[in-house]
Amino acid sequence: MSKKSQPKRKTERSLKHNHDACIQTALSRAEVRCAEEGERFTGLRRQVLELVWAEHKPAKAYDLLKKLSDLRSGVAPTTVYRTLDFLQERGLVHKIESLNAYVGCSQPNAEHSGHFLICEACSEIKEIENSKISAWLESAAQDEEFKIKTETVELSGLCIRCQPS
Amino acid sequence: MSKKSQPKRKTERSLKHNHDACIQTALSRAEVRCAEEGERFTGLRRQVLELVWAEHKPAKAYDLLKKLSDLRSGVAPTTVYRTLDFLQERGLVHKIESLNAYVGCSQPNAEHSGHFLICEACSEIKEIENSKISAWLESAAQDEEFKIKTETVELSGLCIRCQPS
DNA sequence: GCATTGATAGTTATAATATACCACTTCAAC
DNA sequence: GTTGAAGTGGTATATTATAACTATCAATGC
Repeated sequence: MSKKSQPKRKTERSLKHNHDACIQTALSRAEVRCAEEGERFTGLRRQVLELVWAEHKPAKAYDLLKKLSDLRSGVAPTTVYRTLDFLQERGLVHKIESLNAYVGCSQPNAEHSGHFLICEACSEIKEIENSKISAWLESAAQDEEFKIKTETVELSGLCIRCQPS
Repeated sequence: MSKKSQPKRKTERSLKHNHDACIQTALSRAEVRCAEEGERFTGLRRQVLELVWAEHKPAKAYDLLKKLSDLRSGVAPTTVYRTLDFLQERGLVHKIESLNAYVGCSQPNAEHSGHFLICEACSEIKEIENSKISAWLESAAQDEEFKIKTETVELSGLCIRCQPS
């Protein structure tokens, strides 16, 4: 599809960005991350990550299982959870605790916990990269002399597109 | 137990405060909250809340079920979940999403979401009453024009007593 | 009092989420 | 090619949560 043939005004699709590119970027980054850590980015791991990234919405383990079953044989819950655990440990996906679901991470990094905005209306999840948040939480924890290891920050509500005007 | 008979130096027990009083306060507040809202604080609801408050540690639904079964008959998962839902809606307990467990709330109030410090070593949970946290998170969400409805903030790590010296 | 009615609680069944455990396969280092 | 560790397959089961229906209770109006 040439650029010329595209209308100037933004369609809903173009507002939503080029998601194929989004997935490809995530897969490339995952490859790099795994290589860095001397881990193998196998076919199974690639397929699961690709399914998680299919949308910017939380993916449930058993839904991934169903989709994965269409791609290969011998898929059991274990397969999915084991692979999700692997991806989580490398910071390639995050678990959304309040939904028991998983989303891809675009800043793969084993260290960070991730902070999320979750739209209750359209289910879209946005990971916010606000370095101040961790600093704020650290300072609040410091008041109690508490040493944070992992942060679960999940803010549910309405994204800009789903707010009544 | 008279004050005179107590040793001056703090024992582990006294460091941990008078937990019976803690529970009684919670139950009284619950009574008031329910009265305010025209809800009945029934025997079942009192028993469940009391069990949740037994420790400052997360209570799992099925553990509550077992304990509740010792107190009354006809207890099924539904019984526990329905009652926890009731208590949650009135802000009397909070669910800890990252643990699938429940803790009592000492500031009963249907509106607030609660922010928690969770010790990975001793399991104790502390709800932090830091009004700045919500303000911070609101401001971070505002950057994305996101309207927060509920906040899940669960900080896992080590409490002061469990940190290596 | 007592009938009505909505809230509360009991009962049974099942859905959804997650882990344990063992066997077989693959891959890479030697 | 052997070997050992990592990865995957396969079966079973544990844990967490909800659905749907029935029975009971308790407040209200009559």
